[in-house]
Amino acid sequence: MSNDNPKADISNAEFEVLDVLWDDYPATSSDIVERLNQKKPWHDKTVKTLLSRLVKKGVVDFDKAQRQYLYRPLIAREDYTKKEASSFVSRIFKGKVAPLVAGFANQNSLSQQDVDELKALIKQWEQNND
Amino acid sequence: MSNDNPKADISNAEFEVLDVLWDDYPATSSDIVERLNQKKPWHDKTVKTLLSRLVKKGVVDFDKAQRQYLYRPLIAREDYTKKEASSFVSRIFKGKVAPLVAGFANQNSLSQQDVDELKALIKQWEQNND
DNA sequence: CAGAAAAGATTACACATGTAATCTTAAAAA
DNA sequence: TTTTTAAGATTACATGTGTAATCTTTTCTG
Repeated sequence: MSNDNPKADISNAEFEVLDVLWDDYPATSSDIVERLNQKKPWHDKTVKTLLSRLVKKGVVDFDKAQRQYLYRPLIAREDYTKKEASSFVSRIFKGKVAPLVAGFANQNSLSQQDVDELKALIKQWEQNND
Repeated sequence: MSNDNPKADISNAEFEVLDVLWDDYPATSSDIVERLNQKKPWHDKTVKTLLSRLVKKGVVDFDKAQRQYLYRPLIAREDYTKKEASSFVSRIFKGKVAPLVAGFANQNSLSQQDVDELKALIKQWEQNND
């Protein structure tokens, strides 16, 4: 049973760790703890546990450098977030993305920048699908 | 400690139950089991457990009708999905909705209809924010 | 009326998750 | 070299979750 295919289901806390690892890697656990602590006051032991779980799940790996480990993600952020988004939208909005965006609009959570980006995406889409 | 404010954190399985309840309510547990079984082969006892948990969490309530209960949601689907979407997008995309949509586009998961709906949303948004 | 059936309540139980504390071991410091 | 540290490994432990089975109670059914 190799680790070729990440057997994920990354928990929320695990995702936070992965998230800062994606920001810059390879990184030691201390690096990661430090970055996380900009935002959340997580105990160093907690972060280590989460790193180990990510390793066991096959989404993070490491190389030994003396006594520390240098961690790195085995999956790309883009790939992961794309899949999560798809499955979220399937679950909650029966796969349609527009209702999700509608909720944002309705909640005044859309900025001019968001709208500009959406327009650019649409223009691009239309060029590819005329 | 009243049940005024739903103390949610609705699990995935619980959400499935709530989802079919939203489709049509009030509904008995048998109604719900039947509707769920269109899609997933859940044991009737399982569904009852999930209903009880939803009641305990304050997101579903019921009225007694003879020996059965008539369940109904205490929160609106729109409200719930809006909040879930916000928190999902915050967690995964740092709050920006466009990258989520970009992932869909990039994955060829956008239909003409989605695009039409997005365009309508944008037009609407622009009318409100000129 | 007695027994069966069915609704809901209670109990079960393994695995996941958040959140560490303790144990081991190796490297750094004195 | 002995001692202290600090990294990672192992263990812990309460609560949540998926997935029911069993218990209680109340209505039908015969």
